[in-house]
Amino acid sequence: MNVQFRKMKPLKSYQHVVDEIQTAICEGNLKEGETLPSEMKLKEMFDTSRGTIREALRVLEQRGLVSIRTGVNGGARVQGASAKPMTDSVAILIRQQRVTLSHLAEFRKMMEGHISEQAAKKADMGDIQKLMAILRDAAAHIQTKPSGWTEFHKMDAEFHRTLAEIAENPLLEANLTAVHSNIQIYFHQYLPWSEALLHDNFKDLCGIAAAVEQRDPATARRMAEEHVAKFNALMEKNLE
Amino acid sequence: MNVQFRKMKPLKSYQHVVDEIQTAICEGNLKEGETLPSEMKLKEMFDTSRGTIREALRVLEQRGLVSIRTGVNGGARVQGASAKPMTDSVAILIRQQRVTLSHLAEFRKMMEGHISEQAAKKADMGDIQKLMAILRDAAAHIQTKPSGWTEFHKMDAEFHRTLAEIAENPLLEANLTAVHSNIQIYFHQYLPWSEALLHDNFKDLCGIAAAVEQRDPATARRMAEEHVAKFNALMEKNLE
DNA sequence: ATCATTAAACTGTCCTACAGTTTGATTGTA
DNA sequence: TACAATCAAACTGTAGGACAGTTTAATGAT
Repeated sequence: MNVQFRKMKPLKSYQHVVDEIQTAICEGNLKEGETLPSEMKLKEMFDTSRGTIREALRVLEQRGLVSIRTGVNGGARVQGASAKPMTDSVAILIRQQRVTLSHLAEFRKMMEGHISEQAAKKADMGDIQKLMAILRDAAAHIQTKPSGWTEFHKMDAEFHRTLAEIAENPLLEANLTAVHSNIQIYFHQYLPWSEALLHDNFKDLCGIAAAVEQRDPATARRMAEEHVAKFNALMEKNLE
Repeated sequence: MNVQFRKMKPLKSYQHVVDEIQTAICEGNLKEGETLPSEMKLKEMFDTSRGTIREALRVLEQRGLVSIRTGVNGGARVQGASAKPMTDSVAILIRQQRVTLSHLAEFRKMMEGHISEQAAKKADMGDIQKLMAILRDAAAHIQTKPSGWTEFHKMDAEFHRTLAEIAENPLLEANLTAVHSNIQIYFHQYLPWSEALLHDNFKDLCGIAAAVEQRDPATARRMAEEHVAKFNALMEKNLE
């Protein structure tokens, strides 16, 4: 006996529907943006009941593979890459209090360091111009009025996401997005945002971008790690 | 206008049920292992239809918060921490061919390096004894007959998981589990397993354990990274 | 032309009924 | 008494029908 047999269990029919559609999406037979047939038609195609189809669609929706809209021309639209399921699972770990801010920050520091290092190794002219464009955009939103701050934070997130894109690892990109979305709540709650802090943040980004531009992986990593560590220390201080 | 208002959309009722139960689980009002009321009772408690309850349960099941069994005394049991949703989302990225073996390996190398480093900093006597016990167990399964190899691989995974546990970051632990489960298919398919390779693997683990025991974070990190890199190189070679 | 109205195509919810699955109790048998 | 087979009960899984709610696009009035 070198093999382990799996217990023979008749597949639940909604699971069959899930598998079938998920495969079609992953193989590319259903492309991003395309709309699946209506529940009525699917019900006939799979020869099941509408309830079964709906349970299957709920599962696919949870997995971020489709998004469902009501009304005419509504239905299940195929979604492209989505970090949603990952973001959700991290969120649950946090709500269960298994994962704390320190855990998030440690994980983020590790990733941002690695990403910046890789980006410094792989970035081409176009990539660097993208980064610079984001920085210019961000600079425009540093102002005394808090009304522009939200925009700045968006640019900040975009900068980090672009670095991950340059590092060319979608797995890192998805995880970074998940961590960012979840850490954001803490950002707004525990950081004493001011024009000065915005400037500080901006300067850090410029430093990382410069290191990437000069193809200096070690510096890029160090600066990214320090950036994350600095802001986390600030938060931990205000957390008490 | 400093705030962004969200569009007023009446919450779908299955979503309400999901939120309610998820909150109860996360707050600890529903404890691990506990069984939720039957669909009939839930239907009455929430004053909805059974279909709605079932859609909600499908969502909770997808999120790894409950597992559902049929038959008497069946129903939805509250699950403890589960890396399932994370494993699933990684699996989807792979099936969509957005994430390759190289991506997985890079991510794994980063994590294993970091984890071993942290473990070397944080391990106490008990932790080190745990590691040694696993290694002893693993050694017993290195044999010429391939029948014991499956056991060895289990021990190998357990060793890495324990390191993550020692590093005290559940987020890293969950991600490592997700990557491991997904990379395993490649392991069996593209690695030329033999007694010699098993020994090689085993020796790497011993090296990491020794570095952790001697509280040598730098060495622990280096050895873990080399270990992952070595086996990945082997796979990449056989992938062509 | 532009705006309000309406019809159509969908998803969301509720109901009822019955089939399939698992467990624990009950009954029959050595 | 022990133990196996049988059965009933408590569940989830599936089917089908009805109607309410939502969104888009065509239609019509001004």
